[in-house]
Amino acid sequence: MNIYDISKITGFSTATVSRVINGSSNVSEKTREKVLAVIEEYGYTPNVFARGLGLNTMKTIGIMCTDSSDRYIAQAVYYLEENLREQNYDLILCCTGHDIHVKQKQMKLIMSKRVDAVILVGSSYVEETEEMCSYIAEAARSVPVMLINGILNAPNVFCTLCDDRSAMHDITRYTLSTGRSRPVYIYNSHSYSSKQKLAGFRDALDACGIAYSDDMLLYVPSDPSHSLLYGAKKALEERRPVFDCVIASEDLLAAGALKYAKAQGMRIPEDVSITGFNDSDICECCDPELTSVDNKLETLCTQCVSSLMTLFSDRSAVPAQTVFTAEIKKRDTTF
Amino acid sequence: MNIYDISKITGFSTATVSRVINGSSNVSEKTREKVLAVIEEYGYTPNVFARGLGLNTMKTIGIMCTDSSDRYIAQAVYYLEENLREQNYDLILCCTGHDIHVKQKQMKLIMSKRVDAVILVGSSYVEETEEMCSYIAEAARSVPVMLINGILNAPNVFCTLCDDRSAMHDITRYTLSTGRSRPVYIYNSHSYSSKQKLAGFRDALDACGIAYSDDMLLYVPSDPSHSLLYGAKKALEERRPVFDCVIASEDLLAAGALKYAKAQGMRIPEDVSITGFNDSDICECCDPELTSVDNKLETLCTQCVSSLMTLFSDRSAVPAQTVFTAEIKKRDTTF
DNA sequence: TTGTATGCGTTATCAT
DNA sequence: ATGATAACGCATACAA
Repeated sequence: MNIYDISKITGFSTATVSRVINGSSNVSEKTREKVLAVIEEYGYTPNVFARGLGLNTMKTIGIMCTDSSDRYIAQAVYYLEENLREQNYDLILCCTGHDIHVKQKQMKLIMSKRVDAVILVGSSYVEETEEMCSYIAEAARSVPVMLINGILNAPNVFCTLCDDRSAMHDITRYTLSTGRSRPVYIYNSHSYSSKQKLAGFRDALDACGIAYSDDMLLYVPSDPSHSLLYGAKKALEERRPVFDCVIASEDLLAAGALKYAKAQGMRIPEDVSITGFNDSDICECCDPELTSVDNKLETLCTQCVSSLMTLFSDRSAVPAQTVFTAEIKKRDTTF
Repeated sequence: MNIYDISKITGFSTATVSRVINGSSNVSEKTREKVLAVIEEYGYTPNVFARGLGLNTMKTIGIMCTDSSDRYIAQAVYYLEENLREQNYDLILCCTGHDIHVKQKQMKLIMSKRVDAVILVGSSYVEETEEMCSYIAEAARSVPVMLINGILNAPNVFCTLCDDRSAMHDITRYTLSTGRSRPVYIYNSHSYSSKQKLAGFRDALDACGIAYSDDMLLYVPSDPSHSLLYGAKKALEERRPVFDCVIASEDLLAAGALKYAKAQGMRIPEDVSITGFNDSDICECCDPELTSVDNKLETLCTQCVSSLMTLFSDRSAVPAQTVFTAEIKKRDTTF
């Protein structure tokens, strides 16, 4: 069943049928009804390939992320899907992991699908050097590239993010303000966002007049054979740092620290306070419940799609960067 | 840049260029190299629409789920993406929620994209009546439909699942075998899988000679304004049932029950044992860590894609149902 | 081994 | 308001 069939059955030309399908105004009401009735009756659906071929678009957005099963990313994908579908866009999903070569390859692949735009979720697409990001800038020459949670300066690349640096500054400072002086900062990534957070941590130290020392930093290498939570716990067990508060760059790490602290017989938050980041549902599972940072992911995603739609309709009005402010969610691991 | 350009530049016909692109054997090595070199040099990529138009396929699979941010589903999507991409298939993601009308509408939409198959993630696509599932059977007339974690009897629908009923039977029976006699079964869904689990719970009761009573059941209505964990806790606070063990149909519910039990001053597992379901990373966050059921999601997804590939290449050899067995993961909320 | 010609199903342009 | 027809870019049957 194609447009020719409908044309034959209704007695109108394919042009008219096409006009009806696409809601063109230059069709008489009578004709429209007749054609619509036949389309309905025969359950005809336009062939998207043929349409795509002519229009060179298929109303599809490519979403790239490192790992869609990650809590934060899964949430982002969900919000993006919701917003895009509302605008009648489909999304094709592509998980790349952290390897730059895979990222490049997948970007090429996704571009070859003639997507109308690419959304990069997570700051791990902001690499060490500008050159490593050149494949993104390259893609941006064909279609808009939206970056969620990172900054990349290139034409046609638009960033929507939360100010992680000041968020981490705020929560660290808040913790230190409750009489703490020996922080441990625990983290597991070197992405753009992670660096921002670390910078925020150091900002807070400076602001509170506490001398920074490398000993304060605890890096948790990722290991596919066990969870991040376990990794954090293990790292603490091995290093056994002295601390009266733990600032984590991610909730699961904080949960691991909490587990360690409790095993050591420390009282929380009396002996040690602990903070997470992302305000995921992990926070509620912990005992005591975890203080964390809500980095407004839903807002980010909604804004990102909204910017994209603006971009499609009206090239002018979209800022290269849109930055939101996070919010501290106080629970029971801090005073 | 299209195939005609490459044809002109190389001096070969479009047919030959096409043959090179598609790896046809009937091309001389010399020609192949020459064409490949030009393709590389000019960065030519075949137009997928034109290709799709001719072949009527775009190597794309539609994935439907109720909510891709749900931990279990997000995990499934990740595994599916991984396996599909390995086979050079793209996936377009579509979240439907639980409303049957939305499901139908989205299915229509996804079918209109001419996907090569549809994968339904989660048993919420198995509705009360057969008639409500007719839109799925209808879709299956055009392309294979794979169902993960549910059973639907229809031509061209293939189910891959875990035996939730006996899994729930096993873990309940295990709990009861440690001297418990007053269980509370806590659940939050009426999906196919949920019903199976409930049946398994009752099987275990029968097997242990414990009389079933409706009081044992605690339903937690879903409420977007708060988490499932909180919902479970609240439901227990309101009903205040007497129990010495809690069997939950999902980890978050168990986490809520745990929170409630601890707040009541109950010792775990001495006074009350608690079990979850899904073996998510929530289990490790809890204190004490949650005993749960590993329902082999990765295996399910891998098998599902593998079946699909078999289906594409060789219609014969795929069973309508493929059932795996779950595994109890003992942790610290049970003896 | 290579080339020619045609179909795939739309949309858009230009007539009428 | 409607119709005829040319793109769109590829794969492939058939010819050479």
